[in-house]
Amino acid sequence: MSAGNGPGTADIENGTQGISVVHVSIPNQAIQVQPVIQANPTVIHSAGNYQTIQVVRVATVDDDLSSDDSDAKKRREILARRPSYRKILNDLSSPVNKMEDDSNSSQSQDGQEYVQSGTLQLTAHGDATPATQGLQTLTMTNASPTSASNSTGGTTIVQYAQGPDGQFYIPVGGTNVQAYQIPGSLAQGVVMTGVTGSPISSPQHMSEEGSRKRELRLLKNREAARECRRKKKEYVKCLENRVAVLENQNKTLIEELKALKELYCQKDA
DNA sequence: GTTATGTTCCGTCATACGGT
DNA sequence: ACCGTATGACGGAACATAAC
Repeated sequence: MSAGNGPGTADIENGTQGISVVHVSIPNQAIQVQPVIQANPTVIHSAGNYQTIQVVRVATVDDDLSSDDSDAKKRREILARRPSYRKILNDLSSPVNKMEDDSNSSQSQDGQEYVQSGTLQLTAHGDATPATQGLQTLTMTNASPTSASNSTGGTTIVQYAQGPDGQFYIPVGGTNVQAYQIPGSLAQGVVMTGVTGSPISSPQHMSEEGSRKRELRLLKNREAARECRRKKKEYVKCLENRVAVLENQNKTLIEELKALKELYCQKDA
């Protein structure tokens, strides 16, 4: 079974114990990446099959091992002010800074396409069953096994069920099911209710709510970190490609200049 | 085979940033 | 102002390689 919705598609497989597996795929889209001048000194080198980037921090007079805490804080403050990749890409995609050569296309020189992250839109599939029945599973590929989520070999599985009221229900423990209202995307504006839909108010439930929220936050942050690293890798690759292109251009221009000089000298003589 | 060292990947935390 | 997202920093685990 498969269903398309907007830019992505979703496939649902029947799993065991009434659990369905939803495979969500997002189409590759062009992403423009353009060179920037790094604010921090960067060393790029190759080690075997790996390309490594090391950000080198230059020691300053202020550096003092005896005041680790304040220094760490200072360092963090300085480093935190580095522009984000998103900001860099936004700035660079403006017409003024648009570069003309091919290295900016959606395909890098090694033929790899960039994948732009987008908003996942989930649609309700099948019949609208009560929350306590028909658990479904959202499978996130490229995920690694963690304690926070039910994962198997590069796949994170989030079990949920959608009730007729549009709320997503995530099972707690064995039989208990709590409701998350997830408007638009997977987990924005989490509203928790009990199985009956009545608000949770007891201290125990409050702590459960807290830990549940934390789990959700960690899960999302985990995914965000993964995505961020992927983007960073692509960004670095793009910079390396750009370096190669510019080096070639430089070489060509030097040779051209040389030839013109020789021509000029011959004419002069 | 064991130990030391280096590299990569991942999860988590803190916080800047951007949207509403 | 508040909230969600993106990202740098940090520490740990796993693996690779070199030196002994």
